[in-house]
Amino acid sequence: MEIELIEKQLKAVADANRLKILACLKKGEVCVCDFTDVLGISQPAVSQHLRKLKEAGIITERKVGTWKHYRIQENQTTLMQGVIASINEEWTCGCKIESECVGD
Amino acid sequence: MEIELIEKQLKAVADANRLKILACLKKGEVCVCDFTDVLGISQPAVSQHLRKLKEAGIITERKVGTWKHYRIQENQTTLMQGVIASINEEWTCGCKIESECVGD
DNA sequence: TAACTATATAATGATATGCTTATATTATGT
DNA sequence: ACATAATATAAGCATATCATTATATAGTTA
Repeated sequence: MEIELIEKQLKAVADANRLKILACLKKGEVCVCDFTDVLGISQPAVSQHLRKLKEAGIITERKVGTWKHYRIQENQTTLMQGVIASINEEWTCGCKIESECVGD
Repeated sequence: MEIELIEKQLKAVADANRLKILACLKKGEVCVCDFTDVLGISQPAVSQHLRKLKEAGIITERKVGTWKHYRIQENQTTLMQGVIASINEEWTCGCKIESECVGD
């Protein structure tokens, strides 16, 4: 595995808000608007975090009308599988889940 | 596991130079001076990287006369075990090993 | 003690990160 | 077409990160 990809993925997850986002996504699909309440940051800030996770290949998006539902990418790298396994679902602060995670 | 600790450990490893340091340390103990050649950065820069890894509980040091030998901490968190497993030993660029890794 | 070596710390500067507010884009409903 | 809603992008700012050079600390040796 390339050091550049590993570095990119690790940088993507090395942030408390993004770890909380992933904690939510472990439960299923979540739309952007649900994260703003949970994290206590603005909508653009959430959008930027999601982009960083998406560009690292950790999450994917799905369009549902005006909404976008994000979920954890299936076929994850071994590295990210390990990181995701270490994420505690209690960090979600009870974020609302839109639909069950397809990947699990 | 606490989100603060996970974040701290992930930040510590989310850097190409520190991943290369860990790649060296997978082989055994290495002293500070050996890293400066491999990484192509100054001695203080190496020292600061090692401190960050040490403060995250990922590596430990051992004094050998004027030298300090660093090695990967035994009894690692599951998270860091996974990260270290993903590190390719070829990233070391042939750094000199001072002694065999005790932990392995 | 003085000189030398290995490492750590301090100060500084350039770039990256993460937030904000403002604006653009895209889809829905009337 | 127009208003509304959800999300993305742009611009700006405060702070963090990672490098540098200069200096401090600690061990070794003459």
